[in-house]
Formats: sequence, C-alpha cells, structure tokens
Amino acid sequence: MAEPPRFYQTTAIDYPNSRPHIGTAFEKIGADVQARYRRMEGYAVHFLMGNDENTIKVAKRAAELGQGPKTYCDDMARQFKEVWRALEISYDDFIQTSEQRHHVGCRVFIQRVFDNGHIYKGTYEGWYCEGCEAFKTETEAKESGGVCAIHKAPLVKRSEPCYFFALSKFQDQLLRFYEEYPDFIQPESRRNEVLALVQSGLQDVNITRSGQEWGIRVPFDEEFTIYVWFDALLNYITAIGYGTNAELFQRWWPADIHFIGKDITRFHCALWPAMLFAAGVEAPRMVFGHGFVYLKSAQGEQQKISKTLGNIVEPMEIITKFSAEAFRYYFLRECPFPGDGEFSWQRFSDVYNADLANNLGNLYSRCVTLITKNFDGHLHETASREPGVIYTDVDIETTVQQVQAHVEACQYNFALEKIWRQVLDPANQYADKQAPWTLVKTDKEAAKHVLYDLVELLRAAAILLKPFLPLSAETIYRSFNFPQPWESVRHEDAWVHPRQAADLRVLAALHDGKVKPLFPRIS
RNA sequence: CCCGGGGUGGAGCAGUGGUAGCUCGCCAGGCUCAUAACCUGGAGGUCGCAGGUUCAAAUCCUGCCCCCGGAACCA
Repeated sequence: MAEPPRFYQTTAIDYPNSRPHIGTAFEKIGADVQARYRRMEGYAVHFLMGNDENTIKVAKRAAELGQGPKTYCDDMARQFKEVWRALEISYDDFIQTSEQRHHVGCRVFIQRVFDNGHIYKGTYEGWYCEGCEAFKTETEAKESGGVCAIHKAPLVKRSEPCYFFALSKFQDQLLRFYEEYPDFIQPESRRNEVLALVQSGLQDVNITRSGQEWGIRVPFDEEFTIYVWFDALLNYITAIGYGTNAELFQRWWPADIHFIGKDITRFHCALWPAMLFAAGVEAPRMVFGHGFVYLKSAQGEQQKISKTLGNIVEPMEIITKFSAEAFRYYFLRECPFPGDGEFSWQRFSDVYNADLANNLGNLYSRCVTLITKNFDGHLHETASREPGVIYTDVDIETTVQQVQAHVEACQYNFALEKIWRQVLDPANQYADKQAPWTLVKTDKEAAKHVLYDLVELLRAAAILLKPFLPLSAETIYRSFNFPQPWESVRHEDAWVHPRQAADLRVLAALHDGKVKPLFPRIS
C-alpha cells in the first residue's frame, strides 16, 4: 500500500483573555469540516489548534485574578478545549505558546533568522501609557485623542531599543512567490488586498519587547522577549517539532492550509512567508481567510461581536438550547465560509426547524417508522438488491461530485444546499408520490421497494453529511445494517451502492414503536 | 479622500449576455407514514439610479446615489 497523502491544517491561535465566542467557533467548525472530509477521503490528517499566550494582556489578566500567568493560561486552555470538544472539533493537537516545545522552537528560529542576517538592532518609538506599561498603536492613540482609553492619562512619546526584522528586504521575493503560487491566498478576493499591500512597500517590523517577565527570551540578547506576532505565527511549526523533533517536522511541514480570520490575512500572507524565507524554511501552501460572523439584533441592526458592546453569544448557550450539531449546521449553512454571515436567535430557530427538524429529521423518522410498523423492521429479500430511485429520479453521482468540489473549495454552504435540494427534497417528494403507507395495503412488495429506495437516499445523505454533522450522520447510518463500517465510508460509497449480503433491517432503538426525533422541533 | 464588499419579490440569498431562481414567510388545496411534520399550486420583483454597447443585459461599459467593512498587531 502506498503511503496515504498527508494533510496538515491549522487554525489561528486565540488570545485567552476571554472565552471563545461564536466568531472564533465559526473558524474552528469550518476547519473541522475540512479535516473530517480529508480523513474520510483517506488523507493522513494533522489538525492543529491552540492558544496565543505570550502577551502582556494575558499576564495582566492573570495578575488581576491573583494567579500566575501559566496557571491562568492552563485554565483558559482547558476551558477552550472544553468548548471545542463540545462542538465536536476533531483537532489532533492543541498548542499553548507558553509550552516548552514552542519556546525552544521559537528560540531556534529567531536565532537562525538572526544568523542569516535578517535581524538588526534599532530603536522603537511610539505612544506609551505608563499605566498600561505598554505601547499603543498609532490608530489607538489617534482614536483616544492621545489619552489612554483605560487610564485616561496622556500618552507619552517614548523610545526604546529593540530588534527589527528586515521585512522590507523580502518584497520582491514575496511578489514572485504570489505569482508562482496563485492559489496561495484564498479566497481570491483577498489576493488583491495583499498584493497591493506588498507592492506599496513593506516596513521592517519591531519583533522584540523589553522589560517583560512573561514571554520568550531572545537567545542572542536575553534582556528582550519576542514580540507576540513573531512568536505567534511560529506555533504552526513549533507544534510539529521545529527545533525539537526534526523527523516529525519533516513529516508534516509545509502546511496545506492555514485557516485564519480575514483581518489577519496580511500577517499570514506577507510577514509569515517572509519569516520562513529568512529562516530557510518552505512556505505554507495556502492561507484561507474566512469571513466574520456579525450579530443581528432584534431591530435588524448588524453589530460587530465585541466584549465592550456586551453582545457576546457564548457557544455553550446555543449548544445547551439546541445542540452542537445544530450549531455547526447553522454556521456552515447560513454563513458562507469565505464571506461574512449573521447570527440571530430568530434566524437560528427558523433554519433549525426548517432544515433539520422538518426536513432531515422528519424524513428519517417517517422512514424508520414505516419500515418498523409495516415490515417489523425487516425488508425481506432485499439482499443484493439494486436500488431503483437513485438511478432514475436522483443523480447521486453528480451530487456527490458537486458536494466534494464545494467542500474542497471551503464553500460549505453550497455543499449543504446541494445535499438538501438534490437528496433530501427529492426523497420527501418521492415518499409523497409513492405513498408507501397506502401502497402497503394493495401491493406490499412495491411498498417494500419504495422504502428500500428511501433508505438508500438516507444512506447517501448520511455519508455526505458525515463531515458536517458527525453525530447525526452516524445515528442515521447506524439505524440500518449497511454493509460498510461507518468508520471507513468514503464519498464514493454514496453512489457506488454496495451489494448487501443481508436483507435491509432497521437497527434503531425504538420507544413505543417510534424513533427518538433526531432534531426535536423548537417552538 | 483612498481601498475592498454589497444594493435582486416581506426577510435571507443564488444567478457574469438569451424566457428572473432558491429557502423562509404568506394564501389556497392535497395527504395523513412522520417531529401539526410532508407534497402540490398561487400571489408577490420595472434585478439602487441614469445613460451607453448589443438582435438580446441583473449579467458588459460610463457616470451617480446609498449601505457595510478596512488602512498594521482586532478571529
């Protein structure tokens, strides 16, 4: 057997100074679908997530709570992972940038860049707040009118020694790189943005801070710590052993996709490849900048998710009221991954009831019940039977190919739309047209075949939905005695019908002759 | 001022030259297996505005109006 193709994907690491909200969850869900899809299709997948911990804000927040920064970070990481697990995010590794492996790798990396002559000592000048003990960005200073927004104290111009990364030297190399790998920046619309930025000229960036306890020390000048952006991006390679485990690093790098929010595209598309060039490491294959989730108020106003507005919707709130599967479905179906989307509780219940409860869930219920009531859950003499409907009314093969193409392009909303319009709707229509509940009284044999075909469509739907709704898809699939094990189904299996050795049977657990609704309606 | 995205029936969206489509909602009918779910039909749009190109434009060109983002450390 040939070695399976490998697939290394990452998401942006999050600041642990507040709990994850639906926006951060959106990114993880989108990435998770890709990971699950690739695993299904036979790739050896490595899916990395993590938290970005080496910031002053984190150290300050910890101090406020009277905790050590490491204790604080570990506890936040635990909370993040709890949410991700609840959302069925199938990450393989979770890195905290306060970990040893990251510190060691970072120091190796920055030393290499320094040795290669791309780091030099200079002076950083900026607006400084004594209270925060931190520099403010130019924009922050301007917005607050030269006064610290937190301390209301005037900002002072302050300069301090620091090290710069010679980003400007890489302008031409970056432009050549974009030309050689036109797919590097996804979606396409972000490409011009980055091109324009790089073409307009890049400034060298300050990559160190001084006078801080918390953070990673610069190996060639231990007074300094590595500034957060230079350190954060490196998580993608330190997690897979850069500087600590050459063999592991060899196995996974370069990354196939970095999933990130559209706001940090520039760091990933310009700074990051330049850093790698400087260290003599290969650049990643693709950066995917997904859109944002906005909140829609009851008055119909669109709002940015923000702590200060106090409008954060916690993922757990939705999971508790509905389910993790419903959460996943809503964002994957309603918010185009490459573009922006909106969340409102009203919209959420509408979509939930229409697509999950009334359509998918109800189809499942009626099929199972019909077979149970009329055939005792056993369709005799259906072993090795070719289904009829999938070759006539519904072209599953085309649908599967379209769905796959959409998933690979991270167009999850289109993929789901195809499944609903081309598999589930036709199934409900077929049921209505054939009316097996009536047919069973006059021609039991014919009714049996109709049900057999309906189940065949449910089987196809379950396979197609596996990356999106892992638990519900499994429940549907395991409600029948399909020959292929659920663990190893591929998309191709959805249209290449396996000859059943045994008659089709219902295996779902029943209570008073009924199945438990997959998605109970919410009124 | 600049850059990007967008303005399509009540709401949310698809649609880059050839009879304007989908989901939700609404109205009427059917069915009754199913989670009062399902199916069929209907009403409802001068596709932001004004010009232009073309046999033909939501779709291409020009100008204008409006909305939403962005401009370096914020997913």
